[in-house]
Amino acid sequence: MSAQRLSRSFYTNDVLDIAPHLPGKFIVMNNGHCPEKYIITEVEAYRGEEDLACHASKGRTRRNEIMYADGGHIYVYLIYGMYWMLNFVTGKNGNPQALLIRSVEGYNGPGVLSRKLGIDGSYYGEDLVSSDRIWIEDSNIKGKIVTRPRIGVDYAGEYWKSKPWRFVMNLQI
DNA sequence: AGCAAGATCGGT
DNA sequence: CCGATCTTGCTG
Repeated sequence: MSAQRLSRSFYTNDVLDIAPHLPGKFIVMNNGHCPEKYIITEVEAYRGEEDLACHASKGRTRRNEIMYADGGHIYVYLIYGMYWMLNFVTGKNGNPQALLIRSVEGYNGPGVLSRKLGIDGSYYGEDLVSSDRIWIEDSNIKGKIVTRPRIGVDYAGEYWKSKPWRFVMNLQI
């Protein structure tokens, strides 16, 4: 049985239902030769306009427009003028949610992993369901998921800052 | 048009 | 702790 690319129905669920299932799966980068697979180990959920840590908290803008699309699209943005943040849009059309991919095995930190994988602004809006250069595959990797507060969201206030919406997998190898 | 802040990171 | 580096969104 071969590896299975995740389909639309996986991504259109609520971000908090998907988040614990994404660590352990593969990000597949197809460079045109031999596709490279990276195990996702840490993600962070951003959920709707009410979530003051979410980029959609101030409504639709040019930057966050893709968050309002159906789940399965990619949302990337540049932070501090240097680092591309890779996010997977989740939920149904009109419901702005996304999962920040915080680390993959071997590369800790969202800025570092994007640089290593070659993620940049050209991936904005890319569809993980149909793209020929990036997609997600299921795996049999097992691990224990622990939740923690999100990082770097002090600006959102104590209530949203304290939500345990960071999901970390400790790989059992 | 100008400005402050930012879902970060690596070096002191 | 601090600087790098530039886009974004808010103010006027």
